[in-house]
Amino acid sequence: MDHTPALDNSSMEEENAPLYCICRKPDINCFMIGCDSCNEWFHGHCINVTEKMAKAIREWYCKRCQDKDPSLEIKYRSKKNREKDGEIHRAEKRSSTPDFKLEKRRGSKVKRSARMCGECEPCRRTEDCAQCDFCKDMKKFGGPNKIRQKCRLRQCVVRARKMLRVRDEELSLRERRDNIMHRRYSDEFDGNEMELFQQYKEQNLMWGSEDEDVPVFSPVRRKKAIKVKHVKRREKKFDKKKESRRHKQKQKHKDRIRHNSRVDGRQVGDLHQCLGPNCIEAARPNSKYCSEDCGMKLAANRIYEILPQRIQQWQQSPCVAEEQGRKQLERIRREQQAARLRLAEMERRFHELEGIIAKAKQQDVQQDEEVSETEGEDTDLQIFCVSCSHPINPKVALRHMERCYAKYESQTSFGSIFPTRIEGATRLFCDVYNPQSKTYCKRLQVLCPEHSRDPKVPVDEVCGCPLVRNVFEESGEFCRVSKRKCNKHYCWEKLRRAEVDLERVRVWYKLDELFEQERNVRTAMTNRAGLLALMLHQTIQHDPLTTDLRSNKDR
DNA sequence: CGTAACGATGTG
DNA sequence: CACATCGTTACG
Repeated sequence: MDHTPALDNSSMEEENAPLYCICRKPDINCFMIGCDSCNEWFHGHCINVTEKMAKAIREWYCKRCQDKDPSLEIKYRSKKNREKDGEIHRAEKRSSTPDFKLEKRRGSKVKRSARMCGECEPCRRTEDCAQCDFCKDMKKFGGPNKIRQKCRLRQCVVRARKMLRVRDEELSLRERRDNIMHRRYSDEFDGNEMELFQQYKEQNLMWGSEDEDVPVFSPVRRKKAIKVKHVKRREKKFDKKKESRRHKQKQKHKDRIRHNSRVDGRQVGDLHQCLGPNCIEAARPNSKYCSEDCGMKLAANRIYEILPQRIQQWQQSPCVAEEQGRKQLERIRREQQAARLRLAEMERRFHELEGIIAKAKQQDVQQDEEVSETEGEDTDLQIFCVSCSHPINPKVALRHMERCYAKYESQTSFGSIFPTRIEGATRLFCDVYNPQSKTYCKRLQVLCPEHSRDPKVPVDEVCGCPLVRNVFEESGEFCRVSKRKCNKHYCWEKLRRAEVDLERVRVWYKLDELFEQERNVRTAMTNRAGLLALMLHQTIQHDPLTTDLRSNKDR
């Protein structure tokens, strides 16, 4: 472990790296060109071919092959194509490893790219699973197309980003196996990881790797992995930020290893002294202490040491939050008071309304002239029902719309899994239990068409709606048309009750909200400056001479 | 650090 | 041109 990883790496390369070119030297991350006959690779500078020149070359043959077979001719791209083919170049450059060219010549059907090795099962797969999150995102599976990623089952096990690969437990097992076989091409193994791996191999110690699979590398494989990366990155601008980040990671890895090695080297990893006060025993395995007792003793000491000082610090300045809390509580109490008053008022109106309704029922039906009065008006006005949109006679519009609405409304459910529990409140929510959805109906009881039907009106019942002058002033008189015939005040009791009940519900909500607020404020106040809080935080009086401006302003 | 989102780019 | 999917970025 004493020699540096860099040295390690290069020395190893010299011994095992594959040799190329006429010079029989390894790839030194310079531009290289491959012979389209023998597939051997050549350093550009050894054969005087620059990268720029190579761009114009379509087929290239080395000297030896050309000598052997004089019919082999280096072929160039036409000038016209060269401009157009810019992208083709890039694609070729990216994948111009010896392997890729071989692959191409063999006519492999599966394409290879930066994110596809072309060999693994996912790469060969052509159908989307339609099950994974990525498939579900696709338009063809009715998704919103927001994620836009390939099917999880089609994510290359070697080159796809790890986060995109299949998550399923069973498949991940298979993935791990595949990974071991194919990891060789991964561009995620750059030089740094390489040297770490080398160290790992030599030391046979494992660091906390992000991936638990152990890649099987031969030096040759590694060489290829680097080359892929090199060629790919060449056209990119040098990214300082990334570079420095990678450097940091490298440093971190190194540190970790140094640490590990030290611990392992001395074989003291599991033999600590107990941290308990004055204790000279050895700590239990996976613990800092020899016993529970020692741990508690140390904790108690810590509290005795720190707490008094913290309390003193805390008391040095007035607590603004405490003051604000008190004000909030006052406000909440005021609002609660107001809400209770309002509730009482609503209950009063509730009873008042029932009284009015009862009184109205006692009225007699006035048979004759009312009918003729209403007939005269509204002749050619046409109205459409808001629910069914059918044209309806204005005279019966109210009645129709009320019934039509009830018809549709009764077809849907509106509930919660909790029954209503409001103490002392009568007739608020419907609360009929629906065993199918296991919910309690949360419509107002008076207007839930799903669970209650309007009662059948007896022939002799009077409408009884209180009549008004100028919309609001009650005249003290009641509509005395037969309830069955009155189109003007259809279901007036129901609507008036609903009006009152709705307001009552609102007040209850308000009270509930205020109660919640009060509880929150109180918890905050009781927890403030508790033992845990004092131990975890401290209040620093930065300048003790300056008075606290906030508390002054508040007072 | 993982995830969601989305512009960019490749492909048929 | 539509679609597939990749790379980057903001965000929590």
